[in-house]
Amino acid sequence: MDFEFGTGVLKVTPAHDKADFDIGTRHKLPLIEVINADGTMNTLAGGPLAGLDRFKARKVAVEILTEQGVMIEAKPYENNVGFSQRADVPIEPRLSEQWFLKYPAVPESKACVAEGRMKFHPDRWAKVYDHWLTNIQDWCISRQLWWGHRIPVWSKVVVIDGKQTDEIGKIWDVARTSESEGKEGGSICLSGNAKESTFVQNIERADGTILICCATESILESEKLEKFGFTQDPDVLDTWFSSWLWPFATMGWPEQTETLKKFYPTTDLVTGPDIIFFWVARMIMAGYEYMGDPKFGLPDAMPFQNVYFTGIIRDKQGRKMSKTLGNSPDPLVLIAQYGADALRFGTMRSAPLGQDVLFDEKDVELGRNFCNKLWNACRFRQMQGGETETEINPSLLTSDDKWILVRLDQAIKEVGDALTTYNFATAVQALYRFFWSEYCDWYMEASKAAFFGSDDALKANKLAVIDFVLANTIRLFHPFLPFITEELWHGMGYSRELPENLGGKTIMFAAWPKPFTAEEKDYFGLADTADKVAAAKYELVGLGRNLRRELKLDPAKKLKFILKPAGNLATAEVEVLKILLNAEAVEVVAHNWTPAKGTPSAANALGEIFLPLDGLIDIGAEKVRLTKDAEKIQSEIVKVEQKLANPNFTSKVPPAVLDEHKQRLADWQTKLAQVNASLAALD
RNA sequence: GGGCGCUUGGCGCAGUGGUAGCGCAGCAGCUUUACACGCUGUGGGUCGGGGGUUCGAAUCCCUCAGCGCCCA
Repeated sequence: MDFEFGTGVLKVTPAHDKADFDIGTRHKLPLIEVINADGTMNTLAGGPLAGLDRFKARKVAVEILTEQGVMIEAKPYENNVGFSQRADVPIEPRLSEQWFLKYPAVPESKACVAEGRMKFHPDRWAKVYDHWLTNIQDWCISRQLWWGHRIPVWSKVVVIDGKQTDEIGKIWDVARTSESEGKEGGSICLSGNAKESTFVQNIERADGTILICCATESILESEKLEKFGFTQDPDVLDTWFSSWLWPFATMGWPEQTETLKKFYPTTDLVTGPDIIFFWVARMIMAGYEYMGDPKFGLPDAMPFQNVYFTGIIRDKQGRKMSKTLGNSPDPLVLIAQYGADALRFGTMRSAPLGQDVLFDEKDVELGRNFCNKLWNACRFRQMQGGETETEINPSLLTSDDKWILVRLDQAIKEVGDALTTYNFATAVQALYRFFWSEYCDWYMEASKAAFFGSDDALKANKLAVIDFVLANTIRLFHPFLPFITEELWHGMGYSRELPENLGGKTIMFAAWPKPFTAEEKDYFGLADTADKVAAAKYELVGLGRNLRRELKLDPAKKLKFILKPAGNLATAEVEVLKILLNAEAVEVVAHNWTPAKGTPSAANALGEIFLPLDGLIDIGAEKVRLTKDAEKIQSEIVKVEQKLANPNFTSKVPPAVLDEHKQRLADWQTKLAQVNASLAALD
């Protein structure tokens, strides 16, 4: 109650407002209903208002107040009025009789999440869950709909004079006797069939009459009840009233079936946080209530161990998908257009943990493009022919092979970590990066050097590596791209040698990829720095491509590059550089070779690369480029130097961070020296 | 009224104390024999405002603002 609001006077209408009803209950106020079911006012509303429609009545009430001279002011303000979705009219709360269910097993249900036996992902929802269970109110299970499961309760109002000997008297007496023994009600068999029964409760009403309520699942029993003048409740059950039984009713409950034994409790429930109360909490309570029966022999009757809450898919404006709004895309149309894998992959990729997803068809398109990429990369492998999945010969592994094996190992780890923490989008993103930006962009392009060359042993070994990487990659992708990976699994021949139950029949049974063991790393020669040579090579390729571009040379023209390696470099490495640079040739020169004046160049740890152009180039533009590079590097150097010059920094920082900064400074200084050398060569 | 979440380049997001990243879109160019559903390169952000802690803050704390959701 805000005394500043309006006149500061509070009206209380317990029959027409939920908050007022609570006040009325606390203070034992009478419940006076003034609105009829059709929205007109009744006589209790007062003489002039009786019979008027509610909207008209409000206006008349203002007139009456004005006539009486007590009207001070009328001004508009914003108020939350509930609207009926079906009829689109304001809702007026009225009194009605409904069935409520007292929730079972609330303490157990709270405890299993609070104590961490059941985990929510993301776990902040555990707080929401706990808060709701703490303030839980009885569940209204009546729904005023004409379809659905009718509430199986028959009732009759009776006046008991103490001498009832008829059937109704017997029914009443069963309930009375049980209730006098402290039970909630009693059971009676009306049909004569011993397997059938009816549960009975007596409810005393304010006017002294008694409402006898009978609940039964039996048709025979209900027929008897109706014969005795009992009528079935007109309402149907809330739909969630059957849903909360889902974790066990789907598996043969109440019988202890083999399926139930094996799969209850399940590992994971996947659902949306918007139904955490409607469904999740109720399933947990039902689990404890119904599966807690000793006959099931469960140490903990909770229905699942983990609950993963997906983001809710919304439209681009952030609105929930709704039938009424019609803003939901038709998945079947999307699938026809882009493919089922594309829809799944694209959506998962853009669905971070705990965040809603703004649906954008662009994501699905990206999924389709990815499927296309995967398919074509496999096609490239097929076009190279050769035997499928032969043994890898570690002594023939090139720097590129080791690089991709290290990347694969990394991807397997990242995907595994992401999945165990329920970060599905992270898993997809890691796979996307690995396959597209690492495998396709670098490794596959580099492998062309071997395939277009004439070293058969190298070619065969390259195929073995590719098969190894692809067979792992396809399995990693399978949860996100089930259809295309199944097709490729068989089409690429990776299922051929496997037993039926280990991938021979379906990729679903294939072993999930594991990171390399120390022995495997050793076998392949994958020391911590095994990927350094290839990485430097790719960096040098980038520098070489830049030279070409900065000098505005025709991208289609094959150019001759000159390479002065920093150390020894195998011919195969040079061949890879040639392919990646789209070069006509890469000529390797000795350490003491010096370029003609004005030859553009770039360098890194692997060596120095030159683009001899016989005076065709724009030296001015090249100088501008290199000067810009140098300035950028210089500014980085200044940043690091300033940090290192700060005694507060050097004395307080952990040694690892200090070393990292020193290394960074050295790296930048090396780069600067290389750029300055290139610059000097132009003069 | 209570609770939860969000605010990072045009858009969607990642990044929880140590060099601001990704995808899309944009721009420039390319029919390079897996893929134009593609390839190469490139511009673009004082991380919502303010204050504090720290050698150091997108990240931790306080505060303000805006947006969204749930409960009442």
